[in-house]
Amino acid sequence: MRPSGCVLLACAIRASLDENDNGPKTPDGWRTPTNTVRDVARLFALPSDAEQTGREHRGGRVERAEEMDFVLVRKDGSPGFHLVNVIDDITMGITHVIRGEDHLSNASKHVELFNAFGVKPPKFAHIPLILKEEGSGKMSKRDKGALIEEYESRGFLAVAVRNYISLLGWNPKDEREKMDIDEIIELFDFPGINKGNARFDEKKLSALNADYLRELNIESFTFLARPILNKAGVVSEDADEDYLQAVLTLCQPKARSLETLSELCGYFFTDNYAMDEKAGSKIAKKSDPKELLGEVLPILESIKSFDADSLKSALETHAESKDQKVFAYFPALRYATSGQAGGPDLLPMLAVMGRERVVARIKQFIG
RNA sequence: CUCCCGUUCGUCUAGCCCGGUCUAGGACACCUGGUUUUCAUCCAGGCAACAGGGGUUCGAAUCCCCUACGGGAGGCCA
Repeated sequence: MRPSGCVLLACAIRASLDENDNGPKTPDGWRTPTNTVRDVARLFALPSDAEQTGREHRGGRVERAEEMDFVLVRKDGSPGFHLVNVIDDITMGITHVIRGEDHLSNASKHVELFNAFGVKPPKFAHIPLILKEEGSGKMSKRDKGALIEEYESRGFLAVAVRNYISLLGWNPKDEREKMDIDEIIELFDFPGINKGNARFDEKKLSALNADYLRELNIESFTFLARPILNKAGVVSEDADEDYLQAVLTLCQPKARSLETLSELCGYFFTDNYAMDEKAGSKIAKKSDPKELLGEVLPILESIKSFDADSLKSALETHAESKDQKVFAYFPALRYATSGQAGGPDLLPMLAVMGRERVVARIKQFIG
């Protein structure tokens, strides 16, 4: 039996938690022993025992006895982290503590406290930390990637974020990477936890996110994309659902993120789209786009049904008559109507835009 | 300053506990080629790592030691 300040303090705190206790208390409600805080805070060092384990990992345990006294209650009477933490755990009946490796060397302190309170310490396990993407040190609140709100506002999918984060410091030991939360929960185990810290990498997160994004059914995709396009000023609040969905059906397979979606498909919604100069000059090198467009404009204006198949056969017929391949007209058509060199399949794209828009844009382009 | 933990491609990692099957595997990124009207899709290929040194051993990424580097905790933050 080794009397200690910790035990004394534990009694004092217990008393202070008891409403019927009328003993002397500090102004802020703490009952204090007559010793100075410093004396009370003194702790004894116990030899380590099995409970002082650091991590349940490959049978490796960290056994470490606390050797230095540490502060329980500050000079101003407020309780320190270690004390608060342990009391909280005891109050909530915590049995297992899984937390970051930054607490590895705190664990022995906490074990001592549990012992002092006469409570069986919980099992401790520690997981590696996530390091900042750039620079040194662990990731903390202010660092890039640390805020869930940031993922939300940038349109990252929750499944992707969860999936990515779960892979930092743990993996299922097979080649599997893409896992939903149920699969992760099923597969998670302590031996799968890595020893070393992991560095956050947004590129990998983005890749996962893009994967999930393309898997979404069009209704979900539209539901998620709408507010983002709204916010970007690309689409108005009352935008037509059918048109929006038709556009997104074409753009989803090309989408890399919701964040960049407005750049990808903005021209579907505004006539004020930017012209990619580089793409323009590249196209102009081969042939005169205005001339080509002049040829097909009447066809587009007069074609009976403005759908992809009809457009295809009409344009093909025309191309043959000019002894050209139909594809010769594609780059100019795309550039005039979207300002870009790439995008969804051209014909379906024109069909979705509709005759009015397409014809107007080509006229505008020809000047 | 003290104590603790870690170190495999640029990054996340498999392999390490139970040495040989590792000319070290996968993924992201990057590069090349193919497909495609285009493209941020898709397919194929490529680049690229066992921190350094010693030891044990027939044999070490794998076991032991040292060094270096990284990370964490403690000196009344949580």
